[in-house]
Amino acid sequence: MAPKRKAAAATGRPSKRVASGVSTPVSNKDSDGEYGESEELDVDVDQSDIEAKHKYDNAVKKFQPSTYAKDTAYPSGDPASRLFKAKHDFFDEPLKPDHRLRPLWIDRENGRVVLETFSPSFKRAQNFLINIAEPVSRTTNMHEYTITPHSLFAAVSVGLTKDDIIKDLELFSKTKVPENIKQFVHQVTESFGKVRLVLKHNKYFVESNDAKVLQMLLRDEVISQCRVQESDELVTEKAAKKGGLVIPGTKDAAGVREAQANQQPKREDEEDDSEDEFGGREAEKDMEEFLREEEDDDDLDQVHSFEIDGEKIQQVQEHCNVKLNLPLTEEYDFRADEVNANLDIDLRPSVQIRYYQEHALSKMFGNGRARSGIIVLPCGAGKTLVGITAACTVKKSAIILCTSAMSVVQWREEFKKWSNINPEDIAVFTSNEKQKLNHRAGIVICTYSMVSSKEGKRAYDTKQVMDFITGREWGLMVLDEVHVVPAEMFRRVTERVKTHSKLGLTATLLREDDKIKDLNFLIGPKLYEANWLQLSEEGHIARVQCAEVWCPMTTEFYSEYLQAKTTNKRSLLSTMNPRKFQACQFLIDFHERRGDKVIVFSDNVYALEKYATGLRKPYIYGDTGQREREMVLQNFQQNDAVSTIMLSKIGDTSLDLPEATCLIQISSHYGSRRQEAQRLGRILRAKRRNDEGFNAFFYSLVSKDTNEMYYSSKRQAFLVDQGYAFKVITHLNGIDRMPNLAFATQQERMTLLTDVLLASETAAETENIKDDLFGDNYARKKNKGKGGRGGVKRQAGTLSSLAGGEDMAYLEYAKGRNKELAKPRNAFFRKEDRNKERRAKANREMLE
DNA sequence: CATCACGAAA
DNA sequence: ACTCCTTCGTGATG
Repeated sequence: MAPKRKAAAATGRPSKRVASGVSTPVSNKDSDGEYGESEELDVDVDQSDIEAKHKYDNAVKKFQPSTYAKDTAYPSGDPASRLFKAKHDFFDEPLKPDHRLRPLWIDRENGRVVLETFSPSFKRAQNFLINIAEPVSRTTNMHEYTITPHSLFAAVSVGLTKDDIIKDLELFSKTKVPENIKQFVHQVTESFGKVRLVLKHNKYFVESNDAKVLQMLLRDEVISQCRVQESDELVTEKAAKKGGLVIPGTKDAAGVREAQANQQPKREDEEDDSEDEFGGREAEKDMEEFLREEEDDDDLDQVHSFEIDGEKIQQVQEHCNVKLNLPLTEEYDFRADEVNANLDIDLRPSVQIRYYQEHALSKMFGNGRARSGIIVLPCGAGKTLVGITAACTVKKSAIILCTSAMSVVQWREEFKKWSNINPEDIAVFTSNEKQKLNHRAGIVICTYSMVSSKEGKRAYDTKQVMDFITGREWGLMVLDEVHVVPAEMFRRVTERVKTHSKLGLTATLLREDDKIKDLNFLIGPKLYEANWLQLSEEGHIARVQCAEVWCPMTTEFYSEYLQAKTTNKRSLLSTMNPRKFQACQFLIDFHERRGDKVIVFSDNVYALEKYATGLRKPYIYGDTGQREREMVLQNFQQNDAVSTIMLSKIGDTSLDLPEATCLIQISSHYGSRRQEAQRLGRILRAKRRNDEGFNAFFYSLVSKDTNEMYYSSKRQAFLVDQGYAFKVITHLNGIDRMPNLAFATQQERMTLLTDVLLASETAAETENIKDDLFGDNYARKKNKGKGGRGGVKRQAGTLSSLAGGEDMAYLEYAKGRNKELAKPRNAFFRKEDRNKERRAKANREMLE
């Protein structure tokens, strides 16, 4: 322990008393088992340690290349320390004389690139790197990227040439760009992005600037079979230019409107005096420059194409991708499309999109056509608006696919809010609502399952609408939350719906399996990815304090934990750990006093109910009826007396609660990084994010010395890579003095323990029953009879079947609790005002 | 037409 | 390395 303490001190961080009541002894989460019980349990050390990352960051500030590589002061758990342990021959390269101005280190071994964020040319380098490399990790002072074939493909498909790439690599690199990296770029870009799939006048063309490539393709057996033979020659024409296309909601668009109003040409330099309110001016300029360069290139070029059979597109795409390693870029020349009716839609004049949204859209519409691809933005950063703006740019029929019926409705509302579309031109298509379009063009919003579920057993009107969707041509397809839907589903969707362009939207291109790669050729390359940390610094998404709270197991629980055979039982025991319960109680109380709105997440329904009823908080889970859900949510949003709600997995997606400012996790699913990110996303859009000194809070409650520790660190990996620092809290100061602390006596804890054991055994038994003839239905009906209606049904087989009487009692209670909320109270806005100042102050103190 | 049970899928 | 929760669409019911 001693060396680590020293390491923390060496960073020069002053040790401060944390006045908030949350104090954090020195801790290091890598050292798992080494923890001396006595050291962190009761001792209240006035020292905070914000994870290995910060030590690393501080060290980097004063770094010298020579000492950098051999610095071993940092524990192996550092997000980036692995970079410096392996052999690093790029340090042997002579540095360029002005290397201090250049922010890039390039590793010739693996195409890995490290970017210094404190460099003067950081922003430009970052814009460049986002185009050509995959972000691996972006911490405060150091960003890490990898150059992969795929990232290069994405680069080429947004219009960069290999010379651009190598030129800029050389520009930003501290050393000479290694020869093998150059060759790698050459090789890969040689084949990538050269060939495009274009839908023009209702016909599919394979198009390229390089006639030789097309001739090569035509010699291929599979491709030539898919060709529509009219003549042996390629069609050659002048390449399209960007000229004149403006994306709605941008300054350009405003300029054009103005110009039209005044009948005067827009002055080129008029923007110079208008400061960008989002601080992204520089990034924007780079982009404009980049676009201009690209136009120049296009001027010189001609395009060649040959037509292919519309029926065989998938075949051609797959063949080009897998066999020829020559992925087709999909582009839609929507302005030249006279076959499909135009849709009267535009952004409302007052709407201005943010710079990064514009940035993302420039990638999509960079050459005046709509490129298919994926845009990655954090939750709350306005993905919906990006989708809507894309629809407003294309101005053709568009189909929006969502994961749930709820977000379908949300999308419709957003369309009405941001655009001037005639509400009649929006049709919603879900199981309970089947609208039809009256005009030739319109927007259809529906769920994935509606479009992708198997044919056959369909209701009559469902089939009607499906026929409508499959029977026509769409200009744009927006795929919301692309990461949650499996590749197979996309395949079916893209097979059925004929669309000219596809836009995938997501917050995280992350899955625990490897299916995400399929998206690249089913939808397109990643066009843009925003930097979370940058967005939160700029106030577009909330600033978040993340903390992991370590709760020791009580002796009774721990000995049962050690004896437990099934993982199920183990996880239940660690979730139901009384100390964790107390920590949860304390944190809720603490944040409610500060005026925060708190959401507590639990994956385990049994634990959810126990916590919720024990702490007297309303809660929602899968079986909760629709009306009750709305009631609870509405109260959370409007009723000042309800500051905390508890949610199961239901809250992970599709619930939009901008009121929430604090989030507590008591149990979570294994190592799902996506879930963690999504939950964090719940509070990123906090309404009050722009208040002075405002912070959102994200707590993970972890039972010490259990599996939760392992999973928790796995789950955090993503957020740490995005630049979030996790504070480790081992003792909540003041918790001992808290009145009415739950499970304070041995007696209570034992009762809880027997309850938990009973529940886990019952769950196991039900599993067995399930194998029997009675099956799941048996358990369901049994619970049904007892619980009755009101949506407070019991999960099959937990507790309820054995602990009858008690169960009934708290059922009644739970019903009553939620009923109480029915009449919302008013006059709560006043209180919020009073809280504001206090919160800002408390926030400052809370923060180191 | 609002609500519930069922089966499927992930 | 490990299991469940949830959600959706459909059809039945008063």
